[in-house]
Amino acid sequence: MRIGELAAQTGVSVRALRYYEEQGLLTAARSGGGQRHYLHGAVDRVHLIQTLYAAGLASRTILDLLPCVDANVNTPESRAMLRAERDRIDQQIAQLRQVRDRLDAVITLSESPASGCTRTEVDTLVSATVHH
Amino acid sequence: MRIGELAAQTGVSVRALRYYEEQGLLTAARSGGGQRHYLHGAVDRVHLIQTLYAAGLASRTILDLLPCVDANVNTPESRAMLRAERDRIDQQIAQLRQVRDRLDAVITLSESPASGCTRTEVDTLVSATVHH
DNA sequence: CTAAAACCTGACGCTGACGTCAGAGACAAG
DNA sequence: CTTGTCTCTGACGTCAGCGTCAGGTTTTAG
Repeated sequence: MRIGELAAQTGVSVRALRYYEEQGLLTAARSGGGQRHYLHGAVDRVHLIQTLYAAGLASRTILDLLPCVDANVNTPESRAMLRAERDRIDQQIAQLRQVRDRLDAVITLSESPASGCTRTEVDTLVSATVHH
Repeated sequence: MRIGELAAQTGVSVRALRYYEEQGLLTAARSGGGQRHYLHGAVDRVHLIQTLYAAGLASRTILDLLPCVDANVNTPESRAMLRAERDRIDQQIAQLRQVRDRLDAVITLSESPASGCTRTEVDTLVSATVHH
């Protein structure tokens, strides 16, 4: 499978795939002329990388995590890193929930059938900002 | 309250505060000499902005949302935007949970007292990648 | 009144994850 | 063998959210 087809099957750009390789996240065999050839499993690999990127992880972090996920690396350091990353994500989730709940409150107010959206009610909401 | 004190009280840099103003997220009165002066409520305002930034919202999105949150804007369009943004955040939370659960699984495996971390078990995990 | 501290407006720098263009080689089809 | 499509390696462009430096003004402390 060459790079164009992998791009088509995963939905990411050719440029992105080359970038992943440059970052050490994805490897490819080369044909005589220097063209990249991927195994079928590369599709899942790319999806995994995309999922991690979507969760806000940086290339470097993904590079550190991948060996633990698929190469069976299991040292005290790797375990610590995994836990640290998980905790970071937990915090991020908490942050997002906070914002979502604020938005929900505003939505509920703005949809209240009485349209009873008084200044006071809104001010209360606004000053209810939770400080980290 | 001048910009330095606001920065100190909120923990964000002076540069960031000027940037928020440039983006239309924060307004300030000006003294004769052109210096910014903030009301006490600006502290909460900045915290709100920071919370929204931390949730991954872009300046433009925040600029669109703020009037709905504090200026009592309530049109069909504004409600739709609020719901859209909330749904986007819900999806982001789901994404993050997915990644966290994957990490948790790897952590659990690597910590299993039997250290029974065989190739087969790991491969199973890897191929369990969930596609968007 | 003066010196120090804080503030002002540009404007360029930085980082990450690619987009995009240039110029040249690789490869399947006819 | 040629044409068209795909791919290759640089290398520069982009965008957001600031950091940082320059050169000048305002405010405050003494």
